[in-house]
Amino acid sequence: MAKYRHEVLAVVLRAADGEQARLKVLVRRREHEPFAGELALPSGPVEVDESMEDAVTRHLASQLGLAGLAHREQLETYSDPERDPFERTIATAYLGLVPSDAELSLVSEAVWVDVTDLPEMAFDHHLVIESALKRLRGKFSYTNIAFALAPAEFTMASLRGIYEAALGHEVDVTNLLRVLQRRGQIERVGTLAGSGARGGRPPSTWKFTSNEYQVTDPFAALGPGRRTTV
Amino acid sequence: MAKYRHEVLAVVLRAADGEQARLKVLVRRREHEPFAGELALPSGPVEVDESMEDAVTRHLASQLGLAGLAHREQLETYSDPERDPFERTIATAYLGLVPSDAELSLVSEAVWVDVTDLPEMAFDHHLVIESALKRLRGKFSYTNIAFALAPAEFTMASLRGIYEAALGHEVDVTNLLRVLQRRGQIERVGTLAGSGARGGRPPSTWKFTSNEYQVTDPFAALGPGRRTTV
DNA sequence: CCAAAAGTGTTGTCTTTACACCCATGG
DNA sequence: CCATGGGTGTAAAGACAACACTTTTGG
Repeated sequence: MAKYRHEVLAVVLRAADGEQARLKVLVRRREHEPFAGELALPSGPVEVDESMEDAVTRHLASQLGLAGLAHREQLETYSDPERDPFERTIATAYLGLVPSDAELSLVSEAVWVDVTDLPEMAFDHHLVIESALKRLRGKFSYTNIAFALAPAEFTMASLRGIYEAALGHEVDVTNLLRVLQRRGQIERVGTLAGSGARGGRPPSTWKFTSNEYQVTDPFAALGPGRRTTV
Repeated sequence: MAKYRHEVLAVVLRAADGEQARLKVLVRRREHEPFAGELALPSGPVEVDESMEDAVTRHLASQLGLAGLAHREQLETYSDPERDPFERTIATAYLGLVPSDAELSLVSEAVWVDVTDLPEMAFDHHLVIESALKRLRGKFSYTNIAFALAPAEFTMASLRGIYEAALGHEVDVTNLLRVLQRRGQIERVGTLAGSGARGGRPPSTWKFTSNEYQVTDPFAALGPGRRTTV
């Protein structure tokens, strides 16, 4: 039938906390040619009787021992005939997000790489990651997608770190709080976290009101008025 | 190698002018099983040595005699194993836009169908069209994509019709003009069009400042301030 | 008491909608 | 001169960024 392979590619992201939160992407070192020994995104073929979504889940589990993405969505499909020098391969990329408090038991080949300092990568995987980051950045602005990177409960300071890591620029905590409150994305949890290392007022903890992906700020320009309830 | 087909699907849209502009999608009647005799989106296989973009262009030209899309972009890739009852097929959908003043010489099998009143369609093509419309609606709000549906020169009234057809709701001409002017999307052409059938002041004509797809109103929430030029 | 961090109040700017009003033309 | 549509002016509402100010902790 077809004379080429169709595979899925996964761009799995995670926010590693620390002084300044960093966004990490999950890659593994290739064992076989082409590009043996180089870093590449997890990938694998789609079987005749499975959807691409099932294939992504299956390959992530079998290759890296990863289960339980908080969010998964399809990205572009890459079809340049030259993208795989070994055999013609069409690849559909997926974005996967892992909460920062998830307990993972990955195989030893798995490597988390900082997205701000990507190494050389096999195939066009560099492009794929860039594209995934661009998509993620957009969604941070008008959806509640941060729930899929944030832990179940968090302080505004740590959430700020996640936003900064994902967006790639500074974010004002004050305004972040108010934007998310206005959109109904977050709510206060009663408890207080401990004070920081150098003292200071203890922060309250927050959680996302929903763990379902939602567009909370749909594009409105030229929209039918929101004032006059139709 | 693979045990299934990979094809491209095209959702080609056009604004048919008239009293009220209508958005039309290009379909054709299938000759072969499955779904012989039913309406379906133009589609076809991807060859080993061509990209999917080339395949879309090729199939549109050979099947329907269509050339010269003003805009083309990739949509989702559909991989449900059950979506083609005959043989397993993965399909990548593309959105194509045709300006309303384009001269077309389509083959007789081609049919333009109003998107607000879609007939029964083969496979999951109904879903594909819905998804394409959703994407188009979003882009009308924050990009200059209307240039690809509008004629080279137009009056604000006729552009309003295109916006209403694409967005599916009423649009205030006054505000449309100002939004597009502020974003630098349109500019006035000197000439005046003739008055309408029942008299009235003759409208001036306008054109898009660019015929390249551009994001003119990127999402800004939580963005790095636009005031302080970094 | 002071530094540090959290959280609140306030202000100014920009975008968008709604709608009143003026302008130019055909009949 | 009046109906018909084109076009401009303007006000009100909302969203956002910036930043000063208050609160609560550790040392």
